[in-house]
Amino acid sequence: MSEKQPDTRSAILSIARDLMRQLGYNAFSYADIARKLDMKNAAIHYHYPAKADLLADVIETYISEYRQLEKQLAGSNLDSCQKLQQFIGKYAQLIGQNSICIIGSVASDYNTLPESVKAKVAGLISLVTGMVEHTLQEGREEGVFRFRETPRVRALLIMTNLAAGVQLARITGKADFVAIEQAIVDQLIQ
Amino acid sequence: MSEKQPDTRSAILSIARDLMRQLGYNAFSYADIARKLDMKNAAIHYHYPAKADLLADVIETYISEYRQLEKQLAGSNLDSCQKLQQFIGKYAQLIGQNSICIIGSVASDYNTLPESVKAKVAGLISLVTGMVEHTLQEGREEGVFRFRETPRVRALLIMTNLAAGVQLARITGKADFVAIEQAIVDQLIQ
DNA sequence: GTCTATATTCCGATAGAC
DNA sequence: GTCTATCGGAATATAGAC
Repeated sequence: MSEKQPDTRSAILSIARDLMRQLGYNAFSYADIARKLDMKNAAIHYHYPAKADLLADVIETYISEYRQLEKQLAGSNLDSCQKLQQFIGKYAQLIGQNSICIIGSVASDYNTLPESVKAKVAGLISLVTGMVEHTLQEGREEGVFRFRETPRVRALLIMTNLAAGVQLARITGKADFVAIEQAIVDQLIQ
Repeated sequence: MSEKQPDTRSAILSIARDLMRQLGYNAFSYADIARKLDMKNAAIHYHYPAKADLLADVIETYISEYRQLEKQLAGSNLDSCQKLQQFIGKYAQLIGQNSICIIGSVASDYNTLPESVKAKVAGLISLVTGMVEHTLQEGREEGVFRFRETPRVRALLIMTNLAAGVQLARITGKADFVAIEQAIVDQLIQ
């Protein structure tokens, strides 16, 4: 909670989060992090002994943040459509950062992730899917959303639109992602 | 064209295609390929001097195959819905192979790909998107498909459902992908 | 408690043998 | 034309200095 600069461990974690979304688990190294913090790569190992430990903390942090977002949205007086748009907005932010979402990153690299973190990854995906599913169900009950699938399947459709949408956007451009965003909401409120 | 076994270069290419979809560009090595062919990793370099050359051939081969599929479907008497289902079926095959699709693989790793192949990747994505777009447009004109978006945007929605669908399926299970498949077609023929 | 010097393994790639 | 011996460097990780 220092005001001057975050402690080393949080600084490492923050950079690792960015690198996970920009490059993926296998493509970044401790040296990349060390360079940005002007320290030796071996020094990272004091804070995170193995790369698997660092990945575990990245995933756990995302889980915490999504739980927090869930609470925040539940305590707000936003309607379901606004809640969904908050969620979509988090994806839109990624476009300008040359990043994909954490879920798409770990899902693509899943076969190469340390066994010790695979369960956490599954937990993150389950959490986020549940959030979207719940918002869809709520919106349907409120009468603001209309859709024919189960809330869970519709949640999967939307999450895959967003996850692969940001992946493609790095190649084909931002306009494609904006069109996807728009279509997701339009389909629901038709 | 040998009947006994494919030549070394094609064998390398075939394994590289699988590894690209199972592990991604950064996570497989020449040693992985050499091991499966019982040769030294350095021998791969005779056939593909640099890893970028191997990736380029993988992408070009996919482009050729998709062009061929395009011709084959155009020359068939399948209706648009059957054509789309052929396309979706190619994704469904991946599920049992612990693989994601080539587009999702290269899109996720895009920032780390050799500059020399990025344009080819963009070409592949443009080709496949165009195929789906064309099938959707045709189906709408035939009256078998109904949708409100432009064919291009609808193609993006479907491609992102499929690409991220296979990514998630490795973690959450095949049932989720089957539900996505079903929903894609159901939405179009409603 | 924090970081540096160093070890070890593996990577992609080259030069040269056959 | 095809493959092997080998290199230079980068990766993760350990042991020990401060």
